[in-house]
Amino acid sequence: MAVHVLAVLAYKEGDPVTSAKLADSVNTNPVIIRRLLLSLQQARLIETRKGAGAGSRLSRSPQRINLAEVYRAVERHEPFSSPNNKPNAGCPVGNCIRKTLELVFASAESALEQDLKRTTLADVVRTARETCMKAA
Amino acid sequence: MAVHVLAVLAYKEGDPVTSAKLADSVNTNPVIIRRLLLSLQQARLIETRKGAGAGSRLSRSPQRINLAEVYRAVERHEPFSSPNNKPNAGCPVGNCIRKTLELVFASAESALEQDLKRTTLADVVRTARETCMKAA
DNA sequence: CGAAAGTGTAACACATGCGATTACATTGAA
DNA sequence: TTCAATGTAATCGCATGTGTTACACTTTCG
Repeated sequence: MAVHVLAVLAYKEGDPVTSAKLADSVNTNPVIIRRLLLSLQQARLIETRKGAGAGSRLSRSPQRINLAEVYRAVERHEPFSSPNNKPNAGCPVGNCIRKTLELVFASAESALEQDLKRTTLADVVRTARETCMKAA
Repeated sequence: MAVHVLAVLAYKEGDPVTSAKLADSVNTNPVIIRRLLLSLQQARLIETRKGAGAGSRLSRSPQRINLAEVYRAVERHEPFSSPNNKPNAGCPVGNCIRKTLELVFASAESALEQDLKRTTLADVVRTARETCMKAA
C-alpha cells in the first residue's frame, strides 16, 4: 500500500497531493494515509506542507527511490519470529537455537531487500503504465 | 517455530517424538504442534505414526531439508498485499499498479527463498550446537 | 480382547494488529 | 479571519494466531 501511495505521488510529479486525494485513490481513509505519510516523512522519502492548500510530494525524483527504502520505512519490525516465545530451558535445542535462527532470518531479509533495491519507483510507474496500455 | 520443531526432530535423529514432547520444548500446547505437523506432513517433510508409542520423525536426513522448503510448507501465501484491497477505478495509477506490484513481490519472495535454500536443517542444528558451546 | 497412549480435529476464548471512523486541536495560505 | 488540510488520539470491527478443552479414532501392548 505504501508503494501505491508513492506511485501516485510519482505520477503527479512535483504536485503536492492531499491525503484526501490519496485516500480516494487507494480506496481508504485519509487518516490511514496520514499515518503512513508520517512514516515516509521520517524516512525522508516525502515532504509534507501543512495548512490550507497543503499536500505531500516526493523529496527525491522517483528514479532515486528504490523499494527497499520504502520497505524499511514502512515495515516496522521483522516479519519473522515472535518475541513472546521463550524456549524451554530444559530442552538442549531450544536454548541455543534462537540466535541461530535470528542469523538466518537476518540473512533472508537482507536478500529480500537486495532484491527490492533493484526496483525504483520510476520503474513501478513505468511498468504499471505499460500494463495499462496492454489491457486497453 | 516450525524450524524449531524440525530442529528438535533433527536432533533426535530417527527417534519418533510425540507432540507432547515437542510442545514441551517449544513451550506451547500439543495441539499447536499437531496443527503444525499436519502442514509438514503435507509437504512430505515428516512422517507421523498414530496410536500408542507413536510420534513424528523426519522423512529425509537433515542435510537434505533446506529452510526454503520449510518456509513454503508453513507460510501460507502470501506475506504481502491484501486481497480485499480493491483500487479506485477512477485513479489512473490504481487501476494498473496491482499486477506490477505482484511481480515485484514475487521476485522479492523468490530472492528470499533462494537465500533460505542455502541453509539446511543440519546447518541449523550444527550452528546452534556451536552457539551453545560458546555460551557455556 | 481391552486398556492406554497419541494423533486428528473441532469448538471456543483470548490477545494482537490493522483498517476504518470520528473527533478535535493546530497550522498556514488566501 | 477564515478555511482547508494535517497531526493525533480514542474507539470499533475484523482477521489472524495462539492457547485450551474435549472427543473420536487408531495403534501398540499386556
